[in-house]
Amino acid sequence: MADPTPRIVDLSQHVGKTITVRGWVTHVRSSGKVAFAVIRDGTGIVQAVFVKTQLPPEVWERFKDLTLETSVHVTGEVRAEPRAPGSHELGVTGLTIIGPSPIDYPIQPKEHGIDFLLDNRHFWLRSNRVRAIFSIRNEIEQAIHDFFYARGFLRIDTPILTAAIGERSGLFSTEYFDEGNAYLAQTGQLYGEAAAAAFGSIYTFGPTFRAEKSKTRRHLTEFWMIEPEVAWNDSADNMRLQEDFVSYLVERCLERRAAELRELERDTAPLERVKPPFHRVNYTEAVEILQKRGSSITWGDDLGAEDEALLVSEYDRPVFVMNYPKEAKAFYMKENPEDPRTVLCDDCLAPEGYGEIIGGSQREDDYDRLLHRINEEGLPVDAYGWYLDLRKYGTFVHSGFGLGLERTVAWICGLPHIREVIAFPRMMHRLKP
RNA sequence: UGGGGCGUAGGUCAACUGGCAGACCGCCUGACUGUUAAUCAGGAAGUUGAUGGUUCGAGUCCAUCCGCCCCAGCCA
Repeated sequence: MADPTPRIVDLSQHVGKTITVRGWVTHVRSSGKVAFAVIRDGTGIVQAVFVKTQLPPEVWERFKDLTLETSVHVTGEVRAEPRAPGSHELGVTGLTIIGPSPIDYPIQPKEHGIDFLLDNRHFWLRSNRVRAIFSIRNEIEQAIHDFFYARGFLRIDTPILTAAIGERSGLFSTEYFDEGNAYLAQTGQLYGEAAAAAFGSIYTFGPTFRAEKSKTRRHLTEFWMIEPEVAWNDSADNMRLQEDFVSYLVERCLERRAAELRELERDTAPLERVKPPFHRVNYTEAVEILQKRGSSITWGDDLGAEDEALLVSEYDRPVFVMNYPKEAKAFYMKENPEDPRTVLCDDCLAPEGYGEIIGGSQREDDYDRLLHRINEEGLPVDAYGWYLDLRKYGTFVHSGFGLGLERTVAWICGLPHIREVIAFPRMMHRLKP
């Protein structure tokens, strides 16, 4: 016997053989002298069949100790069985209880409220639905690495502990020896720019932190962001990279995670339309469109959630909103030579109301203009000395963007809230488990 | 941080203008040789989020506090 303990997903290769499955009990049903236990091992489920007349009495007796989530080794003959969940079953000949599970295991195959499920997230992870979500998240993460690797990008890991630098909004801080406060990174971008000057094309993939008191379906205080930065790319090149990138991630899930998308009851028709080119609309045009459709937005305002949904509903695939007013965006974005009130940037809005999944821009590469913008924003110039130096010693046109991993996964999975696509979500009111 | 909503058994929820604390699921006991969220019979299970008030009487009305959900803002 080459593999006496195969994974459940591989059982079709072991039909007729006696093997041992190692896993957890997800369901028990008894019918007098025949009893059924469904076993999960993380790769699939299999039904174990206990027949009283064909078992030693002590094995039969042990069946009634199988509570929900008991961990077991079950030995038996593999049979193809269309009636069984998982389409295979095990004619049990042996049972070893590895870890008993008290009867008060909290999660039932029934409906629960979100607060209860999040309190029990360490158990909730064991459900089918969660497994499907994380298979898709994993596919997307792998696709991200494959996409950039194939294009010769270097992955670099930027610091999580930083001096105050980056975005304006809320920072988590902690004491840092004699250096005063350290802050959890909100972005790796500025470091990515330094790396782009060294390596050409780079991307970062790491956790980022925002101490904003936002309580919406689209915000976490800790989330994962992918930030490419490319030397010699202007804003137009940047958007072409974004649409190729996003389209590739969607395509990979459609190709390789169809079963999981089905498990989540995701309508894949809108995903199949996600192909380059994405629609492009200038901020100024967007404001005019929105005003015609009844929005109260005026030039200079950022787009609200309602405005985004209204705008995206016009199109059948993601939309780039380009060149926002300077005041609405970060200091490092390059002024638009065609309209100096605006900067060369883009937000990529996902369809179906999922909103902004990418924010990107061409960076200001002129030393004096960048210094002027830092002062205008009232930022501490000395903290940005090294960043300014990138413009002083061999400045270069460059662009990049940040893709929010959880927003992207939630969109592709078709889930209403991003808290479901990260294993242990961190939100304003949740630090445990 | 604003606006709205909610808090009752382990879970999901009922309980009319204030009048005996309920159902289903789960759990326990028993029956059943092919169950699919098995079925059938029986049983245990409650400081109604907390404190105070009004009342003959409060899950229900009032005040304060605590917790959560949704929407908005900020953003990815």
